[in-house]
Amino acid sequence: MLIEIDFNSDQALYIQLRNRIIMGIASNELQEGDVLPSVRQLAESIGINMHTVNKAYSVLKQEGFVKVDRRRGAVIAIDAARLENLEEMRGELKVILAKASCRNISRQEVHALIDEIYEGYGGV
Amino acid sequence: MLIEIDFNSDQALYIQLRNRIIMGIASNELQEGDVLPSVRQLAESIGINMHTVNKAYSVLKQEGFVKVDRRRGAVIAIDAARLENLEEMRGELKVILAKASCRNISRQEVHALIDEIYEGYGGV
DNA sequence: AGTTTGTTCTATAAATAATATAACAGAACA
DNA sequence: TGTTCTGTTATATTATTTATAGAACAAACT
Repeated sequence: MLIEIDFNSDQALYIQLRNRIIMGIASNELQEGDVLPSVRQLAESIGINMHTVNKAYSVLKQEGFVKVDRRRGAVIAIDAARLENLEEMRGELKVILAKASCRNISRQEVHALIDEIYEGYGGV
Repeated sequence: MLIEIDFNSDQALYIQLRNRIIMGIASNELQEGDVLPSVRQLAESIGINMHTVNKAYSVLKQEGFVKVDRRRGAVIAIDAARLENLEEMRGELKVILAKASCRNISRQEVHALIDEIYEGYGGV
């Protein structure tokens, strides 16, 4: 999977990395059981520090997207049974939709955008 | 309008403040022309520093949610003509929906959540 | 035996966030 | 006119976060 990092972004590198991997899982570029590059490999190929990648992997582990196998490294393993999810998502959507509403972006437009994005994620 | 701040949140205080005000506008608690408390007043009532409130107001000004009148202070004035909006929203939604998709939250559930939230924002 | 894995520790530099104190010009008001 | 309030600006300090670096560890694979 191709991982691009924007060094001019105001987002932390490890957050960008985490986001890319989560989106990779959603879009099926990464599947259950797939092995992520080692922290050293990925750091090398992107051109950032090992510890930055390690932090991204740690966050992904804590959020339930990967498990770490001593022998194989970081493996995609999704813990779908996370109850906080809906509430967490509600909080994030509240802000985004508030901005949309202020800017006269209609509910229909948002629904269309949702469908378009979900299309790229399996489509369920 | 009631503004609550979570001091235990990992979100910066000025971001929380900004978010609350944007949500206040979306939910019509704040309307075009309404005057926000002065930076000193609001800081006092919340129990934070004046500069933190000032930063929130500055961000809101730059994002096109308030204008600052020398005499009256910060006034709600929405600049709806911001073209970056949809693209900005797409980027944010991509991550949120990726997480949702990974956790088997269906497109229908997301649509329902959108409707529920939009309900509180005028409903258009 | 040697390599690679994630992990941990210590350390440093830069950026960000929050606080504090002070001062300024413009406007409102008595 | 003098006082008060407005956002704004400047300087400074502290704490936290982010990213880097080098070193070392046990576990597992070749």
